[in-house]
Amino acid sequence: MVQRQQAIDALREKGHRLTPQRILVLSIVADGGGHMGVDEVFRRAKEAYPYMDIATVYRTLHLFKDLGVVTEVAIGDRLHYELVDPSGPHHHMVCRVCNGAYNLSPTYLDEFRDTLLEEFDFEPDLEHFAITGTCSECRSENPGVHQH
Amino acid sequence: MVQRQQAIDALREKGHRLTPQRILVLSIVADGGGHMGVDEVFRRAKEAYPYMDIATVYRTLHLFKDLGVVTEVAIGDRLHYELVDPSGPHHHMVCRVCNGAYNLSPTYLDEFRDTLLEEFDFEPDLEHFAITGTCSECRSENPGVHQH
DNA sequence: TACGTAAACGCAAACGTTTGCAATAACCTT
DNA sequence: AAGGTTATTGCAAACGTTTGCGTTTACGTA
Repeated sequence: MVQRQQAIDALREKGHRLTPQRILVLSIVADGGGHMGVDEVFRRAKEAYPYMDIATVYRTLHLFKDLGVVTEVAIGDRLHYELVDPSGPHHHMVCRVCNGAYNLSPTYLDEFRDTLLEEFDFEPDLEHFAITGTCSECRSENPGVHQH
Repeated sequence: MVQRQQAIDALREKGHRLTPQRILVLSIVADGGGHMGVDEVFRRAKEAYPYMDIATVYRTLHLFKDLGVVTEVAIGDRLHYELVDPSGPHHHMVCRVCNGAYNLSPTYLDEFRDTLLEEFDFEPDLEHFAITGTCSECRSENPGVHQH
């Protein structure tokens, strides 16, 4: 998995140490497929290495996020993590009815960013952020649901 | 203050009870001027009424938010509250360098919402949400700062 | 390969927030 | 105005997350 080697390189380059715990967390997030909650990462890590501490999981995920190795996405008021998408960064649309997550190309927000920059000289952090809302399926199943 | 009576009416209409604690929290948020953190609301409430409990503050603010009386805005990973703006809803731009908050008319996001609806049939909750970024002043003071 | 240093760890305590529960009190009915 | 019902409260415990600290360990240097 090429992703993993890139992550390890990113660690070494910035002078961080390559510990078994970090490798373990990285493998878990990489193998998880989609976004993973901290609790699930911790649970799997503890299966593989019983001394694993939840604080280490948090510290490791934050480090990976700072290094640009994983992406943090807020799903229903809890943070989830996933490997950065090799096909480029993307946003998430999270349905607040079914909690389903959909990817969204950043192009849809480019215009908004440009407007904010021109109009207010404000540079928004729009790298990875989740937009809450109601997805197509839940909208049709439950027509009465609107925000508020 | 007309705002306050509207809030009280909203309570009664939905069958909620008008307790001294709720009136107190409402006054504090109303008099606060801008966004207030939970801890500040609690501190002031306890000055006025020493039995006040932090859980009551949280429950009251959440209730007010559900009733549309106050607006919740995330400032640097903590939630702040303010009375709904009588001049209409607005978004916030929060600078992650100085934590300053600026109001933003929702018109700037209308186009984005329309695109999401047309393209994905996804209805985003954009009522009140904070956009993190770097404000004009901090950008000029600290030109090296960019996201990631 | 062995050593020294500083980063990272595990543990425990603290933080901000939420929840369960018994006691209280707001409000409807009479 | 008094009583009954039930939402709301205060308290305490639990939750998810962060932080402080002494110990361990990864890794550069000799």
